[in-house]
Amino acid sequence: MSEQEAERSDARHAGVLEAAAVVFARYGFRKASMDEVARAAGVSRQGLYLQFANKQELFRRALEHSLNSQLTAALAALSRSGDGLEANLIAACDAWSGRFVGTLGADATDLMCASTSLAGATLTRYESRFEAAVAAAIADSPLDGYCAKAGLCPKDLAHALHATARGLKHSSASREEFVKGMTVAARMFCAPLKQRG
Amino acid sequence: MSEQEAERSDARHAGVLEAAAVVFARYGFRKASMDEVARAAGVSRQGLYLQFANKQELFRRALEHSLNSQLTAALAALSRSGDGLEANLIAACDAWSGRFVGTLGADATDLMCASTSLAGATLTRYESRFEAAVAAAIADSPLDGYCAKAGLCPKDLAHALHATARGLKHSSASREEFVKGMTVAARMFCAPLKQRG
DNA sequence: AATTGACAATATGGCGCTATATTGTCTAGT
DNA sequence: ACTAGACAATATAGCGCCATATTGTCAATT
Repeated sequence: MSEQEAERSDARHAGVLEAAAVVFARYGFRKASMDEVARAAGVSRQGLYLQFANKQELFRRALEHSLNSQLTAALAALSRSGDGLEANLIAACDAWSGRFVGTLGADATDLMCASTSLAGATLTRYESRFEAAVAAAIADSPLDGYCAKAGLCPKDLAHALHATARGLKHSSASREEFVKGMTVAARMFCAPLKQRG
Repeated sequence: MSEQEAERSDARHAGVLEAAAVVFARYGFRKASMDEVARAAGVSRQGLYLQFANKQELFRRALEHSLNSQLTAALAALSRSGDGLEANLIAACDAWSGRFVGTLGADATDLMCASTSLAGATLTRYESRFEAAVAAAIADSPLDGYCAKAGLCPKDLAHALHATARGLKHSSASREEFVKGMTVAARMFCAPLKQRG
């Protein structure tokens, strides 16, 4: 199936995939039952098997749908003109990493394990895409000039910012806390833009 | 036992505690046997019980010794004059978070669980001390002026930098990669210092 | 297209049991 | 002050077994 077909198919199953994502996020892969997902999605359990071959397939699709949604939102945030780079970076990191902050249960390790084992390549591919988009946004901004002067490339900045988002995701208890931390990092990263003005 | 007595006692048992730390880091708390620790430390298994009441006590002491050592090294790096704030921040984060990057085995979750369960208070106390020290170093530097102008306080910067170190610790495969990432973050955080000159 | 009820195949968790490994504590020795 | 050897108490890993839960598939139905 082509990527476009997959996107159309995802659009059809969007509601189910989003419901599945929250159930998987809360219970992990193993402890989340198809019955739970079906109830959360408002369909019958057999309805799931009409749309997805099996549980692993459903998980893969739900994960990819969520990643796609997060990446799309991050891209939109980055291409927003008028708010400035700093605000865009904060919004992008929030869209990418902040969605499930605080909602992860005790089975977070099971989730990570299942994700890397069932869709590890997809996961790293989306992460690369996110960092590349952030790098492109930085390269398109006046900050690019400072990068070169400091002996860095936009990709380095994107990687560091992504690491900050990762760290905050693990240490923050709430999404507000996460955004607050990202704001500090983004503001410092964008500091060179405000000093010459 | 007073804190000074504890430090003197730690100095006496330093070799054993350091050996224990690497064994625990590699095998986790449960899978690391007293026999393994004894062999690594070059003492008999019974020698351990002469110095420490039980396995939990040994683990707590090894953890606290490691934390104390990392914090001490970080403080030394921060108070180093002549290299500049940026280099000091990198060295401090490396001393604090970088020591065990790449050496963690598959039982890292067991380690974290045991650490928080057996010495959670100590752990967070040392983390707070690290962030406070970083914040103090920033407050003592010209960067403090920019903080105020940007509506931030040094503690915010320290927290964000710590988050970056956390994230890099999890995503970096080697210590070099970790230091490289920290270098980018520290350079951007210290950018305001270099623009006005 | 989706739901329902039913179904076999399979996965999972609990329980008792055994074998082994490890802990924690002796005593004796250097 | 530490080691060596031995020891009971305890923890852990494995196994088979059973009860249960869940998966994946079916025919019948709306």
